[in-house]
Amino acid sequence: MVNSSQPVHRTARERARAEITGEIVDAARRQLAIVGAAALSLRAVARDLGMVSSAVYRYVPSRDVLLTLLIVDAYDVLGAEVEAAEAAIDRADLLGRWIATGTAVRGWGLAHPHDWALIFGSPVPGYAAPQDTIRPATRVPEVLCGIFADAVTSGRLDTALVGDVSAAVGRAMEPVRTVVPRDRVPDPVMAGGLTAWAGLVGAVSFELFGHLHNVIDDHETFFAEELRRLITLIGLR
Amino acid sequence: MVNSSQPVHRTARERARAEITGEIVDAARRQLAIVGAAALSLRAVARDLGMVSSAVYRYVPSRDVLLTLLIVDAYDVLGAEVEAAEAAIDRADLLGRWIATGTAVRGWGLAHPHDWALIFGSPVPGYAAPQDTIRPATRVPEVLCGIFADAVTSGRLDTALVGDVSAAVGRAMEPVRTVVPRDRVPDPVMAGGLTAWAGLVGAVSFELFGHLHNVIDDHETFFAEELRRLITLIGLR
DNA sequence: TGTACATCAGTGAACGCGCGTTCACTGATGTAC
DNA sequence: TGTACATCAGTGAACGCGCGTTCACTGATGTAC
Repeated sequence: MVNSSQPVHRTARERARAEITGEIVDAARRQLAIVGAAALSLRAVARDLGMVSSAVYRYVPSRDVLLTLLIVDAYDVLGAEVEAAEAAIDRADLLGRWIATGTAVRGWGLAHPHDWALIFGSPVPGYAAPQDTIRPATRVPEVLCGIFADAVTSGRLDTALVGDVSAAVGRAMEPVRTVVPRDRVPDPVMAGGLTAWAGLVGAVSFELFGHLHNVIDDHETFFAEELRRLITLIGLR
Repeated sequence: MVNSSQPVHRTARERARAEITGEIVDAARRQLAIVGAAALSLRAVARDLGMVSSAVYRYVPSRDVLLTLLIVDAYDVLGAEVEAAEAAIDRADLLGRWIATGTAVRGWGLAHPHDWALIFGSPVPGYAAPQDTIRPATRVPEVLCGIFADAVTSGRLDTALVGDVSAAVGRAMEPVRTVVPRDRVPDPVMAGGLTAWAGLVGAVSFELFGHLHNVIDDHETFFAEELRRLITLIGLR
């Protein structure tokens, strides 16, 4: 459990309730790490806590809600780690901030492969992500946009490296503009940045899902180089 | 079923056997498209074919083997489509060949999202991919290496765009060198090509797994541009 | 501070379900002579 | 070509399992007066 932004609980009952809900989520994460999201079961979680399976329903109304809690939790842990890693770098060191971000993303993925699969892998069959999931999911992209925006104002982007973007592509990115306006991250940088972000996730997924077997052995070295290559997509070297 | 390279079957029994095995795989693919890999069940496949569940065991010794058949089949269909799309382009049109490849990859993914999830998404829990899976998995990368190799010999790669690659990264790619030697695809192109391939898969996964919700609406336009951007990673424009 | 009642946590049994896999069996199809 | 036997496909019942969820219940904890 990560949400330290919750209000302090007054009564003992409310405190106990929050604590046990937290224990349930923790146990569910342990389960997740063993069997994966598709096989995650309420009964196994209950067993893990020494509860009877029906007792869990006092805290979590259904398996789907438990999955949602796990997803939100995963996004929040990832987001917090990435934010911390990126914040530790000198603001002027744009490349360093990107590398710190990417490295933190991969580090979290390696440490929690099932959480990674949960949020970046195949959707869990029969599960539809509710609204609660959206905000935590934007934490890492938000960090990236901060870097991109600073890169733009720094004037250090090699625009010749990137080239311009057609009007149609500009229009295709309309939805994201309600969150990140054009004057913060202009079209060509946004386009390149999205591709870099997809490339970053793709690279880590390749590694975690076994697609680099018999291809790469020293993943860490290769990934570091990959990060440098990917960020040229926004014109940063 | 795709393997047209199988020998012609002599006896009627052998023919029937092959045919029914094919029907089982087809039914399994239909199931896959509905419920996803994790929930795929032998019993549902049998039901779909009007067989009794135990009869399936005459043809497929276990659920895991059925999954393997599906994976191999998916890789083969994808590989065949991509090979055909790429082969239709003028050999000298390197950018066109890359775009045809990428577009075919995405097209297949859109048409078969569960097959996509099966091979590029989260590993199926409790399932370990056997050897049979390896060769079909290399068909698309093999097409890409063909493009990369031709790009190198064409002399049209902008090496300044890519830069060199450290000795450590060269060493990290040692495993793949047993398949694609350095004089066919040199280190910097191989490194950039792998990142482009990861980026391509990442981009399609983003789209299919819902990570572009509220970000991009015209996926086709955006993806086309993304392909052009990604291939600059090997120095091609 | 003490009692009466309401709220809530946790129990244990049960429902109905679907799963993978095994097994003894029956007929039908092939093969050897 | 015709018979005797071996092989194989498909049946139906069963095993043991785990799942999500509901429900009536018991005690313990909180609240109002």
